[in-house]
Amino acid sequence: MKFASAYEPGSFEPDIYAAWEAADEFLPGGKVDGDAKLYDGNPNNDPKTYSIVMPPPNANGNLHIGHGLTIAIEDSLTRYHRLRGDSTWYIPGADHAGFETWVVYERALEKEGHTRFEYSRDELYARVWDFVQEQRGNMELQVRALGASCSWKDLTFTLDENVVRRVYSTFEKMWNDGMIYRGEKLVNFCTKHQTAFADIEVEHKDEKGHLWDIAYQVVDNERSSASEDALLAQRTDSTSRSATPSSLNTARSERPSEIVVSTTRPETLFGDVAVAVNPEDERYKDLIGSSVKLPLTKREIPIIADEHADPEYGTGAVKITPAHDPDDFEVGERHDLPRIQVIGFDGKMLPEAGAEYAGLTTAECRKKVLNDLKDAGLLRGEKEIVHSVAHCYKCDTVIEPMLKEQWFIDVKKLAKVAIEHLEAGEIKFYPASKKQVLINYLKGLKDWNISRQIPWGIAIPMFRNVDDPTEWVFDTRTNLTEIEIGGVRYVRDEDTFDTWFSSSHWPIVCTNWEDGKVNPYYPLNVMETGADILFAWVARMIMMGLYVTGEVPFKEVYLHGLVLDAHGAKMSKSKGNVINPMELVAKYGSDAFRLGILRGRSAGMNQAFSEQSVVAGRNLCNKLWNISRFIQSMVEETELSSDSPKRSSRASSRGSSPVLVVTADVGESDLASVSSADVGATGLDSVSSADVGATGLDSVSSDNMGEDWILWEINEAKWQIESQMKNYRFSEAVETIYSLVWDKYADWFVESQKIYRNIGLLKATLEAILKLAHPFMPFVTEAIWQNLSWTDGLLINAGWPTDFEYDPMSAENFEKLMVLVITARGTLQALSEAHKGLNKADITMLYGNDSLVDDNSLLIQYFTRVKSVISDEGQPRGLRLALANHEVYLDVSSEVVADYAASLENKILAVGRELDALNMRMMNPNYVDKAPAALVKETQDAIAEKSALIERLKLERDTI
RNA sequence: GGAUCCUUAGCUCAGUUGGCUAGAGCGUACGAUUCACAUUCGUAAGGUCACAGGUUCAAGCCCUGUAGGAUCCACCA
Repeated sequence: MKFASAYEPGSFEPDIYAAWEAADEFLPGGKVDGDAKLYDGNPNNDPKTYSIVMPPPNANGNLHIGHGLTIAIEDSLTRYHRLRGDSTWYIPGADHAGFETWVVYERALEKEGHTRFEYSRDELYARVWDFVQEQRGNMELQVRALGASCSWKDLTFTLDENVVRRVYSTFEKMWNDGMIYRGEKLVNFCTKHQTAFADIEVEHKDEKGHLWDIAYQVVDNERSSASEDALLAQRTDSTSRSATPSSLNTARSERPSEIVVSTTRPETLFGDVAVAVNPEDERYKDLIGSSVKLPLTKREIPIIADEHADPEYGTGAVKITPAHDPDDFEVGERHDLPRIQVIGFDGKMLPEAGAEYAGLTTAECRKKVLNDLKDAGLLRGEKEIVHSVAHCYKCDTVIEPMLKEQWFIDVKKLAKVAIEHLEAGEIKFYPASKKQVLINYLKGLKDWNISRQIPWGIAIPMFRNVDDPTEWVFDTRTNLTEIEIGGVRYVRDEDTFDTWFSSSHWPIVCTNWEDGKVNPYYPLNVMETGADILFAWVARMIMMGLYVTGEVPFKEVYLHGLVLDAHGAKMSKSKGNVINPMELVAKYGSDAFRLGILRGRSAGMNQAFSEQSVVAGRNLCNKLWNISRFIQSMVEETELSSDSPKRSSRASSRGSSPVLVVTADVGESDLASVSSADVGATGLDSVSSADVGATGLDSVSSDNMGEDWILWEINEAKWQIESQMKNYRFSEAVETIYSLVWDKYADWFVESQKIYRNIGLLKATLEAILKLAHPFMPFVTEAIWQNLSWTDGLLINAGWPTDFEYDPMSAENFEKLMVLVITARGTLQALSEAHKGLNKADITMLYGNDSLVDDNSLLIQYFTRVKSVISDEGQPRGLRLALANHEVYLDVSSEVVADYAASLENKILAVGRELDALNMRMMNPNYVDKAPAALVKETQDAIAEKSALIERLKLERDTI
């Protein structure tokens, strides 16, 4: 493989991914024979397992930026654990996305001039299935493009047979446990999509509306009680009416003749069955128990007392419409009132609203009702208000609360068990605060409506007795519309399951959990998903996992926040600020996208994202690419030019500086044994920085302390990344890589290797860095690995680096040298700014009796770009570099130094301020008493150091 | 209305049980550069850590309050 000179991710990413896949690297345990899911559970063969599932993207959709983040996070975790040697299983998925897909399909159907009502449910199901199959593959290609190292042969589709089987088995268990019931309840109904929604799927929006006051005429007492009795008599199914006030017959002549109710929905008045007032409300106390005539109708309805009526709101009297308002529904239940449906599922008024109104839309009806009320002189007021209105999250249609028979799960027990396990701390949350949020949610959880009137989904396995509509049987033969059991005919329920009901089984079905079988991959190590579906999904997976398996489905939960646009606004199609991850991948490469999206992101937070951060990521990839190319070229040069294996000298690219080439032959497969301290032990051929002195070779090689330093830095970075990954601090881990590769490896170590070269160490350190970076930037690191002449195999499974051994004293000395260099650079820059025309290439650096400088004069000269670094021969002159704390001078004229004096004075003042602050601290007896001794000592040392620095600076100033 | 979170450099964000002389990327300014990389190198400027109190030897971090913002939940007849 020829190392291309330019970093062009598009040219290698697809090939790299194909190579991983072809080598079966994504299977748990790497290259294993047979079915990974049938893991034998033999403890002797067990590596540590690590399992994670992908929240299934819509099978026929495209990935959005949130998927990009999810995959960047999950795949980084996956690759990290794979490198660590865990048997790692990242399980991909595809979602049938019941409602989402249905909306798309129905739109396509409409375009062809058809409607859903022309087909049976089974026909529709088959058609959508084909539709999805046609579209499918797109999503999977995009997941691949992002580098997800997931086990494709284990891809789970939410309509797969094993999913349906598992869902049916849970449903049956719940049915047998009495947790499933069929109930007529108010459901959130979208009249456009003709389906009900769970509460959580409804979007509430604040909107301007009106509050109308409508007068209901009180009928006289005799008639009132008579009609009340008549009304009650109609309801043969009622057995209890304890809540009816006992003051039913206490009539008073001075009672008001009307009661004015406040409503935002006058059109529902035909469904009114009562008027409620607060029992404490003095204004209406006497009216409780009497009746009013329902305007525009001939009906009479009672006035009841209920806490629901808020005396402060409107007129304090509220009409009760149980069939069209969730609160009223509950009031109706408390008082055992009938439910009269007046709006149809098509959003139009039913005959129950009266002949004049039937067939009108709710909006038309509202208009007419208001007009008619005005004509009748019953409209008493109109006020503009802002109230929140439920909308369909897909088509924005106003949600109608509708009476409908639906399947419900009684969630009390499920929620209780989940809360117990959560409170016992069995699941760790990132961010931690979400645990309590979830517990609070579960505490108030209402029964779960699992019926959806959409053909695209898992059929509810329930059949109704044709002759006895109250009898239902569970049966999995949902491919049949009608079945016969014991001579009795049953017809299938036409509804399908809420997608969350099946997806709550996700960890169970993805890992192929089976009762009684050892499954080292369940519970999952982590569930990573968006914080926005904590309730809808995470909560339900926990409840279902516990119900089905008795265990929590995952040990940790990492929730990511929303990816906002560059200005912190939510991305939306209407705002036109949507960022397409695939466009960024095409433009900058997959690695750049991953680095960019991980950067500046922490658990649970909604954070901005912009192309800029992807550019920064691309630049890092480019940097690593070029470092590697450079090292490869050095390796090639050395191997070509060194017939003598011991060492060879050659002219450097800069001309005059000698380059010492130290070669250490390193077996690439055995990094553990490679360190500067111990390669020397393998023989004279391999010379390392720490032991060359001992071998008696040319003493110049002992200057190579940059090597000890980089080994130390790599160890540090490795340790940091381990801790950051454990704590899900991806952003920081990326920063660590960034700083290691760029600020440390490239800017100091590789630069220093231009002067003193150690090929074995270059190889070993580059390998370690590629491994550390691989989880975050998999493509470029693998491509480099493939390009390097001395590596073999695939990086993806090359293992995590082990610690290097190094000489700490030597590493520390390199840091001193760095300080010296940085100080010299800063001073040189300041000098040339203060004194125009000064060129640092003309300046000589002089040093006194100082072995650090003496030993490293070539390096210092190279890093600072001064003319030369030579001994002052006992005659120091020029400007002393006080900050460097070494006997080092820049040989410049006194005029130049004078020009520089002002900035020197500023420095003295700044250090003086720091010193004052430290002294203040030490003068405080409480501090000396109470602060930890080590800290006090640190302060004392700092004072000593600053004082000395000030002295040096003053000396520097005074010599001017 | 309830809950949770946020407010740190021009922008986007770190800052892990209080020890800070507050960091990074991008941006800005100045300078460098024939060869691994201008997707480069070097240097620098830039902060009353939202505000007001409190606890502590010590507060960006803990406590109380205020203001602004975000998200979620409930609800508005």
